[in-house]
Amino acid sequence: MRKETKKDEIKNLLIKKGISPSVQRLKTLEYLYSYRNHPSVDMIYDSLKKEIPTLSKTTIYNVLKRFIDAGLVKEITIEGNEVRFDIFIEPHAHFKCTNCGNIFDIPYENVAFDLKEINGNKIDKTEIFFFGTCKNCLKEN
Amino acid sequence: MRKETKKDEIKNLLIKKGISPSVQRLKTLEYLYSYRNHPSVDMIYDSLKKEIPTLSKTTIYNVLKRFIDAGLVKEITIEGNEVRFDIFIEPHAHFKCTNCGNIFDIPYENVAFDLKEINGNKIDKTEIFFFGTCKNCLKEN
DNA sequence: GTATCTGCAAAACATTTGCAATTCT
DNA sequence: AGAATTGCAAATGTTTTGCAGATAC
Repeated sequence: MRKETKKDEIKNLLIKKGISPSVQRLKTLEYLYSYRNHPSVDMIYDSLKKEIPTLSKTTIYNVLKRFIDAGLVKEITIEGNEVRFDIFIEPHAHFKCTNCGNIFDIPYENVAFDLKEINGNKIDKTEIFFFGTCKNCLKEN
Repeated sequence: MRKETKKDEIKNLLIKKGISPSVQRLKTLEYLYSYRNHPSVDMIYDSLKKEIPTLSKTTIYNVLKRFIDAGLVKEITIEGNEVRFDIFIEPHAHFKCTNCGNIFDIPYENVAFDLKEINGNKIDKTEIFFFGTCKNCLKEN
């Protein structure tokens, strides 16, 4: 039995979730897993368009919506009108560098934050966004 | 010397910031101070339109942009495409009730959260959003 | 009377919807 | 064939831009 490749893993993940693994879906999920860059619809579209010239932006919207419904992907809104997408792993915070624009994951352990209730309000979900200058950009000055 | 009314206060605040107090600007700032409801552009527009029938949505956009530049107002993006506006007071977190849709302020003291640095990245600003069921909605069940 | 400010109309984007063509089984 | 999927074109919704007329100092 041969070793399971990353591509196989992703394909099996889709099948396990009951989503048939079309090329568009496979490539979108591969993109999310390999870049881990919290992309916008356009970022995914521009990248995959090179491999799939007939690709439509509508399809990216369709695929992402399907992934969100299946719990594979999470929609995040960090700033303004740009909706971004994130593969679903354990909950984490985000750091956006205002200099280079990159968005980094910050494990929750590092922010010591796990409230279930505040001021009498029941908390289901917490989103934490940090804005500032990232390690790399600090180095360059 | 007569007592300064809330309207005067708001007018003087604008003047102090070097913003001439047009009716549209005064009413917009009054709206933000009296409702404290983190409104969208449309919410402000619909409300002020009643008092100022000639009002244009463009003007609300202009006014808010001016306020943001002057540091009077902060733009927040909680979910999806809805950009919301908040008068600038001391930093605080937000709680959005997924049942009634209301957004509440949560003082930072209550979340014990004031990081200046994380994982080597310099933090300038932190945004915290809680989602869940608010006190009032919990009571009704 | 010159600067600023307002608001209309059009443009620019992002996202959604309806539907016909394509693909998969 | 029948069901699901893709992708085009048009619709919708939000924000921005250009500009002419109104207003303020």
